[in-house]
Amino acid sequence: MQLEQALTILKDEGYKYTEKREDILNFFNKEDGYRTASDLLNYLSKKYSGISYDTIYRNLHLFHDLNILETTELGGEKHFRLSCGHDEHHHHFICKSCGKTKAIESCPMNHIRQNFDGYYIENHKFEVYGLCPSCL
Amino acid sequence: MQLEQALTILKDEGYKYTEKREDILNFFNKEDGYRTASDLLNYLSKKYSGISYDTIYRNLHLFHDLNILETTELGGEKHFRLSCGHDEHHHHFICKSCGKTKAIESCPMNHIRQNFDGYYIENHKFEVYGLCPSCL
DNA sequence: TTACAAATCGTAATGATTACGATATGATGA
DNA sequence: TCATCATATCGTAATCATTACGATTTGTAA
Repeated sequence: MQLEQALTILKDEGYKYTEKREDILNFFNKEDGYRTASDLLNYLSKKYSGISYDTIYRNLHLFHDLNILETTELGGEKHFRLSCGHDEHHHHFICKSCGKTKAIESCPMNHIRQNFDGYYIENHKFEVYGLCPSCL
Repeated sequence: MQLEQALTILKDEGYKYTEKREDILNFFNKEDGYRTASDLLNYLSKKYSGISYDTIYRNLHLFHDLNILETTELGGEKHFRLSCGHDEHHHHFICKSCGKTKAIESCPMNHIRQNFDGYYIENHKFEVYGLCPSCL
């Protein structure tokens, strides 16, 4: 996802443009992988010494609600990354060292032979973990 | 997994037999689904009024290390269930309401067309979430 | 420029988990 | 059976991520 695109979404939805929000988006754009709230806090603290948890978490949740950020849970901590912007549903390989991802195009739900008659299927999670070439 | 089998593992590995440990195993046997540490704490508190967090978490981790319990992370909280005892690698449907599971025999790793040359693949997670027939 | 809703700050509360010294208790051998 | 000792448990505090909220600041639109 492009940064302009994200800022346009914010504007269109009636949210204010703030420098912090731009910095948050720049952070995720630069980092290009899954990052935690405290990663973001550390980054923003350099520029804004007294930044509040409220600002961090409120904006992370907002960006997630607006589909600007994707989220997953790794090791008990929520992680965020810029939405891939793929139109098609997909999954990710995630590097345990640097958090960077690689898209997996095929979805396991297409290969399930199990019978789920009588069940309501809401969603699913498929993630592959390991080390990317640069971290190896 | 049978309870006797679990108690045998404990004994063989040189751990002590205690009533609390038996109660913990009975709890997971009875519940038959993913449960949290606080579910277990609530259960054990009925019988042991002053039970310690230390006891809960130490035993959950021990049982997990001994492959007596399987674990997954749901909604930011670790959940535990008795190991299925399936010899074959498999995955689970998990009911969001009652925590009960249904095995999924096929593994998505067998259907991936992606090229992971240069990557080290360590593990993966595939879980399907929804509601089971009794909870619908 | 003003007014107001939205955004942020500062800080405390919450909830899950971990930590640890003190005490109690299974298991083993005499 | 009893003594011993390592293991298990207790009681409680600390830690870490996250949420909450009243007070203050700041974009934005009129």
